[in-house]
Amino acid sequence: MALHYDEIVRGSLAKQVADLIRAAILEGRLQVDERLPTEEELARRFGISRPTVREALKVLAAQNLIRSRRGPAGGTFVTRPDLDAAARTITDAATLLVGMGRFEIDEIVAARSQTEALCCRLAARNRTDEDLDAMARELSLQQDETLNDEDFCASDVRFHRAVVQATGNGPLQFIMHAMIESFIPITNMLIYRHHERRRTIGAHQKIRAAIAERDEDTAAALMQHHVEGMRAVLDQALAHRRPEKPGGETI
Amino acid sequence: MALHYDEIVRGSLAKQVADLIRAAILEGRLQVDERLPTEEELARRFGISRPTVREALKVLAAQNLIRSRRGPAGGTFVTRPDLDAAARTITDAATLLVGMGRFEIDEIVAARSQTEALCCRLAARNRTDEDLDAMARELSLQQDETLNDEDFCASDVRFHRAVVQATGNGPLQFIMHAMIESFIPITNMLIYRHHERRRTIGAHQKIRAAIAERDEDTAAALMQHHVEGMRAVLDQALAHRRPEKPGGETI
DNA sequence: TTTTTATATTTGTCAAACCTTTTGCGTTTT
DNA sequence: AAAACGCAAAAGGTTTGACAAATATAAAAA
Repeated sequence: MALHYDEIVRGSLAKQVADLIRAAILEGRLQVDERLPTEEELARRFGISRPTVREALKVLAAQNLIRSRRGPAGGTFVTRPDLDAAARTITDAATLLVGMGRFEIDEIVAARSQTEALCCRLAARNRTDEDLDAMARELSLQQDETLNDEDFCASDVRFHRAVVQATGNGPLQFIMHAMIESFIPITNMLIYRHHERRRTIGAHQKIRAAIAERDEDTAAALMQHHVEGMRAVLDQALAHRRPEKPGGETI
Repeated sequence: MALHYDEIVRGSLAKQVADLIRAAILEGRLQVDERLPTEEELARRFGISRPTVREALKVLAAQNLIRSRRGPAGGTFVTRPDLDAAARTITDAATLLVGMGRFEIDEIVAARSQTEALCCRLAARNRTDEDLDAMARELSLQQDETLNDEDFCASDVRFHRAVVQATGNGPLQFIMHAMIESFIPITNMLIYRHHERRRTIGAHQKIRAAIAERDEDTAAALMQHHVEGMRAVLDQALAHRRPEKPGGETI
């Protein structure tokens, strides 16, 4: 008997259908905002049942490729690729890896210090006044002594994002945002040391000043030093942290 | 009447359940390789039906958080965060954005030239002999005149990946792989100009030599020049390309 | 002891219905 | 005539119950 290896199914029906539709979207055979057939219609055309179609659509929706609305004018539509949504996707992926300890602290610090120094250079070249304002806003926020730790950390992240934003480079922003945000869980470990705030604010101020002066070298060096200064504090924080085993009720 | 805004449901049941389980995984309440209850059991506990549970699980499976197997020892398991899988996820997201023209060519070239130059510096510092061998393998492959365009392009990508690999920095590799791979569709546009091959190979050889000599500055400068050399060719290629409107049968 | 066969378990798929939300139209009211 | 109201149709969201397929484990046969 002749074996038809082509017919060997690759994964479940839902996965196959999802792959088909995804390919259609990626190759442009389905235009942005175009409406797909109804779920019932898709089920008919693919020769599968509606629940299976829905599983496939859920997969694509999870990848931000489609969105669904109810109602007569509803249906399933191809989603325009959204920068924020994509950034969130890769941030989640990176956060997961970081959270599960797939990276060493040293690696993370090195990657951040190098890439953020690079961003400082580009920011010094391409910054606008709006970018400087955005940094200044976070700085004034951080100087508020009554700010709780969580908000301070959030503002810290926004400051670093503002520097990246000032590069004016979309692809770089895309990648750096994931880099910065995925390391929040790590940096959260050190915001509880109060005296670090002053040092952080001081570093931020100097960095902003250098970017304002369009002084690439200084800005890059400051950022590198600032980020690498985290390393020692992080090591210390890690040493003190108990490897807690949460025993709360699970699913 | 007191309004309970908290009770406003956020999305479908399937989404809520997916979010719950995702949170449980991310917070470590579900350990890696731990087995979730059966779909039937989950349906019972959440008070929803099995197809709905399955939709939720499909979403998580699409995010590489869980995997499922049939059979007595089967079930749904928490997946260990996989570097490759995560890299593929963010590569797909980036490729989508690039393919849909959300970034300018100039931005892409600038981002690549800057970040890859940075990688060259780190590669010059941290490379191993194995890294050099990996680059050499691709170089000898590229020198084969009979190599078709597709394979040449693939080898080109692998060379750049090898440089990133040589940095020895996991987070950086993670991010740069997405950067490099998502621009394949773009670089594909220029591999059809045959005389570019020699220039590309020459640049690659010099970059590898500089990394071998641990000469940071030269390696970085070479890479920057190499990548920026793409810009002119890309502009030309873009001008020649017709904005095709594929009218093939769709779903 | 090895191979085969049963069997139980769990995911994968299906079918048919009902529920919920949204839209659009027609009617009523102002 | 315009605005408000209500109803019906359309589409995704959910449920129920069943069957199919895969697969590990145990039992049976060679």
